[in-house]
Amino acid sequence: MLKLTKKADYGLMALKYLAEHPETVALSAKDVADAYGIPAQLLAKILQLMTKHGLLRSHAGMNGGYSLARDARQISAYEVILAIDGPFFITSCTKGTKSCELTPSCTIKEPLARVNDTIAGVLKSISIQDLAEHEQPANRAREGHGLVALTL
Amino acid sequence: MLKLTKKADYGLMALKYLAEHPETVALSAKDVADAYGIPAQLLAKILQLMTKHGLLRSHAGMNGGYSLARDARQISAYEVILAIDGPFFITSCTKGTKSCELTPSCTIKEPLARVNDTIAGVLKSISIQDLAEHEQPANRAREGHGLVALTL
DNA sequence: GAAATGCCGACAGAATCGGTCGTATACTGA
DNA sequence: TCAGTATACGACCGATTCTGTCGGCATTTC
Ligand code: FES
Ligand code: FES
Repeated sequence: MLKLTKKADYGLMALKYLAEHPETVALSAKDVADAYGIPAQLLAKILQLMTKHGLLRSHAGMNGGYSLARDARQISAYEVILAIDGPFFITSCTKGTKSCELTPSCTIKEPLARVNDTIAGVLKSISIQDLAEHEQPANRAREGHGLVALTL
Repeated sequence: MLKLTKKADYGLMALKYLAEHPETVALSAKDVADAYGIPAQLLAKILQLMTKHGLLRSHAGMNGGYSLARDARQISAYEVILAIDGPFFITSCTKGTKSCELTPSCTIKEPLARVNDTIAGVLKSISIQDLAEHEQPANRAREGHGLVALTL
């Protein structure tokens, strides 16, 4: 539990790969799939999803493929996960669309919602760029969002 | 994705319920199940799991049931989730027991492991007591673990 | 000894996930 | 224009996981 789906993982890997190859105009789904050894057709669908959510730009035809729609610094892991797996809540009851049948009795939900927000905040603070440069992250403190406050 | 299983939710609810009724010596699984309208047999198994992990004390026989093994303040949400759903990793590849087949190619895992730790830290900082007292959590800062550092 | 309770394993139904296939569509370049 | 390469999209299926149920047994109280 509390783990990324493989699809989200693939999606992040693909974006990271694109971020690492800024010189190329576009990379096809197959290129990326081959690079990591993941199912090409599955990755294709994932890339399409991200395209639909505005994270990627696609281009059909020969020498077509995908490219980042924005700077790698401006795409957060949160957005990727959101695009691929949809909205997520740590509470099992979705609360947004259709609340759980035992919503009135369960008072667990509310405090956990705050945990949920914290996690979302962490994920939002991570950009594709951060993933691409996997050098030693010892003393990085740029942009000030390296610290997440959790006032429970 | 990234959501608690219903079982973990139930488990937290049950512990919270026990924490709210410190006067009673023990509450049966059925008592708690009825209080929240959750399947009694399922909850029973969950309580047993938590007992096995040392979070609860059980007592068979008439007027038996469960009671907290420790003070509500000393039981973290992390422990509960761990006891019920087992160890969790945000990366889809478990990495501990049997690493994913594409471990060498995937460099996503390592940065995400740090996110994983952060989330675990947040969960560890939340006690059953915190859940039980769902008053306005405006100005609580006790014990100094209300702040989680995330140095990505 | 009977009733209430916890303990444990097996199992079935449902939902979700991972992955494949087929087909339609769009673009490129010769 | 036409062939080739690539995305777009929906249907589908097998595997896994999750949720919940059942049955039998052990333990304690009355
Ligand atoms: S389980 Fe649905 S409100 Fe908590
Ligand atoms: S998917 Fe297994 S190592 Fe990243």
